[in-house]
Amino acid sequence: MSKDEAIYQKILKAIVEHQLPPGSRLPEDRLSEAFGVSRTGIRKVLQRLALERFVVIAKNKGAQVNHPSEEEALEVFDSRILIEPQLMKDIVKHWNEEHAECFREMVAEEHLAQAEKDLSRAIQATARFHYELAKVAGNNVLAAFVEQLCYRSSLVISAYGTQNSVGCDGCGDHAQLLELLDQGKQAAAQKWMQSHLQKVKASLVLASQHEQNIDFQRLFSD
Amino acid sequence: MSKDEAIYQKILKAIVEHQLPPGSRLPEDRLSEAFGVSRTGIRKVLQRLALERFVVIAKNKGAQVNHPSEEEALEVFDSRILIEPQLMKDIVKHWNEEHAECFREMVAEEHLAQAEKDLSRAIQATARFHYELAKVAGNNVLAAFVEQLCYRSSLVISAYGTQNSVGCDGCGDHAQLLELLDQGKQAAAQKWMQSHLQKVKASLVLASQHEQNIDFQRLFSD
DNA sequence: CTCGTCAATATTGTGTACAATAATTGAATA
DNA sequence: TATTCAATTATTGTACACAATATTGACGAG
Repeated sequence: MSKDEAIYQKILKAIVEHQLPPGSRLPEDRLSEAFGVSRTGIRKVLQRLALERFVVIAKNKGAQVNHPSEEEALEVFDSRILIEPQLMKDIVKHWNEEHAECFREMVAEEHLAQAEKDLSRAIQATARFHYELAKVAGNNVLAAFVEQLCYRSSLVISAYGTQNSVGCDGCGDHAQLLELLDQGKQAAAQKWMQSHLQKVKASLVLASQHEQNIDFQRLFSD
Repeated sequence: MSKDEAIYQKILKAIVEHQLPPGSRLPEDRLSEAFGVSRTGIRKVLQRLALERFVVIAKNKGAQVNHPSEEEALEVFDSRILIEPQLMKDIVKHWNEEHAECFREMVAEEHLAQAEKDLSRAIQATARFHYELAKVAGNNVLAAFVEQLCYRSSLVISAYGTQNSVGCDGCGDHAQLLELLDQGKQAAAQKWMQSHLQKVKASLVLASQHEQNIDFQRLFSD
């Protein structure tokens, strides 16, 4: 793996695992000394993260972790609801013993991280289950998009999720899906996925005030 | 529009309009003098284009216009076939007089460009019809992805398309879809879109030899 | 005491220089 | 004559320096 790629992975990991909450500033020189490279290398990574919507870069003001709007939050999940269930047809077609075992391990890892209350690992494991599943369908273009959507979902949950958004319905449930896949029940799997994503979407709390422009007038008017 | 953005648009336009065929090299210093900025600015743009798969950057070998693999070519269209028909539901919901007029103008522009045999304009107009339509559905996240897929489709057609891939079935046909939308026939519109994209996909010729290793032996053997 | 202006500081934007790497060409040798 | 090796050239990778801009704090006038 190239050096840039390694830095990219580390920063992305910190964002999706909620180590860097939405709104966090990412000053170039601070990062450059942290990673031991010049600002040039950091800028490249930040620009990539910006294109993928994980950070926003304002001219002459630098990068900060994106705080997705309510609109964007819903759109990310709507996108997943539109795409991921559709993939089930091809997933069932390609499904085999090897997959079954591999994904059961992933679910176990989810459980473990949950049990140990290791939020970071739990978030990663949950997202990973979804995008690895997407890869099974065999369309790399779509899989890459779904992977991005899964990471963005983690960011959305960081901004709008409740404490149980991460695992609550997600955890035990993924095992249910594997059952359906083992039995080749395509329609049921499709339906399950749709309902699963809708539940997570519904768990978002969108009443939170936007930090970009808080109404201080109203906030301190008592 | 920022200067980078302008440069990005110009290069992307040149790629999707087949002015820069797949495989073309894009040396940084040549571009930097062409646009009157330093290599720094060009590099930023090239990296963006690389992330979006319009160019590929090989370490110490620079950027060149992507020559999509056959696999990727099919996946791009399969992705569109999966997504675009699904958007029809929301498109019909939001459809109004204003849209109808706007899109009819676009179709007219398509016809015009076709009639004048202006390949560049025709390609742009055809792609634009699709991604503007996607925007009507109201999900910006998906719309951005569809827009990217449309541009990538232009690149695929540049690599594998026949002469009539661009307009042939695409041209007159788009007007048919508008008819269906005006009448609010969601199911028919959905079906039409699916069939339309499948036809374009089917028009690709995937036997083409890859330019990366041309057989000069055979090429000059007469 | 308050408001506005101005300077100081911190941060990013951009260009350039040098190092590193890959492709090409030409020469030397078998 | 073919093949390998070395040198040249072209191109990108990285770091750094300086310019541009935004933010913050201080100072002075009203």
